[in-house]
Amino acid sequence: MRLTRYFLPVLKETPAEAQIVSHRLMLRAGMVKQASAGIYSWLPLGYKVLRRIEEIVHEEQIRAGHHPILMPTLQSADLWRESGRYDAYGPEMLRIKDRQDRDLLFSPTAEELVTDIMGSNISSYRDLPKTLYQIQWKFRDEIRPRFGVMRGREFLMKDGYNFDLSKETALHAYNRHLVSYLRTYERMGLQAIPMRADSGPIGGDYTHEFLVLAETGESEVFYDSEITDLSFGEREIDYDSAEQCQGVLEEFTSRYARTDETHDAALFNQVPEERRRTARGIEVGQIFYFGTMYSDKLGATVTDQNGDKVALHMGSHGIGISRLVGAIIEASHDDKGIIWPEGVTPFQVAIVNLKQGDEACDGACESLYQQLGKAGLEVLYDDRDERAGAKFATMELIGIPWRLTVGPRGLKNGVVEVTSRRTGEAEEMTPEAAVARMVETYAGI
RNA sequence: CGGAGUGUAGCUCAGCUUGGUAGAGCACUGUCUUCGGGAGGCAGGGGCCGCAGGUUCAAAUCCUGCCACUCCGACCA
Repeated sequence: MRLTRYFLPVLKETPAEAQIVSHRLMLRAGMVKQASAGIYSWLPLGYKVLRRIEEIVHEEQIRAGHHPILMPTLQSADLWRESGRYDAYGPEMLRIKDRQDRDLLFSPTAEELVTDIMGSNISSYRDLPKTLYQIQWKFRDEIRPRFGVMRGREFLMKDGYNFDLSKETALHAYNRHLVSYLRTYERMGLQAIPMRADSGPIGGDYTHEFLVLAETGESEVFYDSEITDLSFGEREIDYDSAEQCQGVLEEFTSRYARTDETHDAALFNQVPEERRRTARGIEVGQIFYFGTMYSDKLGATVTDQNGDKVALHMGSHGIGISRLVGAIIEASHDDKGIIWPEGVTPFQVAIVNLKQGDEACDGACESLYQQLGKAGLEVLYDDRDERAGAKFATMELIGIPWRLTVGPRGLKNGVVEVTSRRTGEAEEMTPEAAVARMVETYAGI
């Protein structure tokens, strides 16, 4: 993308309404524009990151054997009355009437609808297990939206639902989700720690929240520092293997890690003192097993091996997609701007032409732009007639991980500069070597 | 919902106390110089001063009501 043709409304000054760094940077980098309290328009750069995160989540869900679907944002109140949540949910649920005076609601989550879909379409234990998920906009009329996309009223969430014959297999689904989430977050360059959580209005006994440590996190967290040494890494896992999933769950949840909701001081004090940590965290996902709570109420059953009708065992699992954009920035920025992890960056490489209009510089940039594009990389080419400082500042603000700097001085020696956004280190090499370096850097991401 | 604030140019803000026909910096347009880390000069464009009432010869400024947004608290992916 040539910057002169792109829509990138960056701001030099910090908008007054933004309190936390991710919100400020998202506004300054022209990623979002607030439409009203807790509701945002996603501009090209922000939308690109959002889609990239979505893509990773889809890939990892499908890898784990889950099936993507798309349910409506507006749902009839009827199913919610059956489950009892139409009254239980409170004013956080946005209720709407259509022209026939029928009660509708803007879905804050979708247990009812997905249970209805599954329950009315399967009848035998042979149809199980199944896991459906969607990535869809949700609305929760928060009392106080804040922190930009981190606590919006409208937000994009991946919500998944597993349907199993027994508690035992449903717990395998629970574990499988935990494993798949670990992998998902790592691909985004995040360390998200599973912590024992409170089940809240969805209910159920088994639940973990995934938290990214960050100073601006809304939850206070307590953990054994050993947990931060764990990483899922490149390991191969068979998602169908109950043993393997269980093993990973045990590895990642055996050390103390809880939010303030479930914190147990006595238990925490059994952790050796030098490993006890208190910090703040951003919740970026949560998994639940809640048994037959919804299937009982909505009559979602199958016939088992013995010919008996049994209610489906269920769990639900969420990843806050739009929140992740903010969380990643909270976890990865400096005083100049955002530093995108390579896995989610909107553009993989920036080209800065130091002397726009100079034949040699323009030609070299053009050639780099073409070659990188052919290699499948997304490039943002700063072809503005601007001063070098302004170009560097823009690319640093919007966080492109790698910058190729092309100027007359370097070209005289046949080299361009390759600069890492993260370390600031620059290396001179030929344009050909720079292309090869970028291709190599992104291979496998 | 309780408490505290703020609405003036695209952005950051001054002006309001003590009413007199709207300001700065950045951004934008034209032009000249400059050009390897957010340059400078000259010339320009841009405002129902959140909305509606009221007081007054006169309201951004005073009064009343409303709306929007932000912050602190309870709530949440």
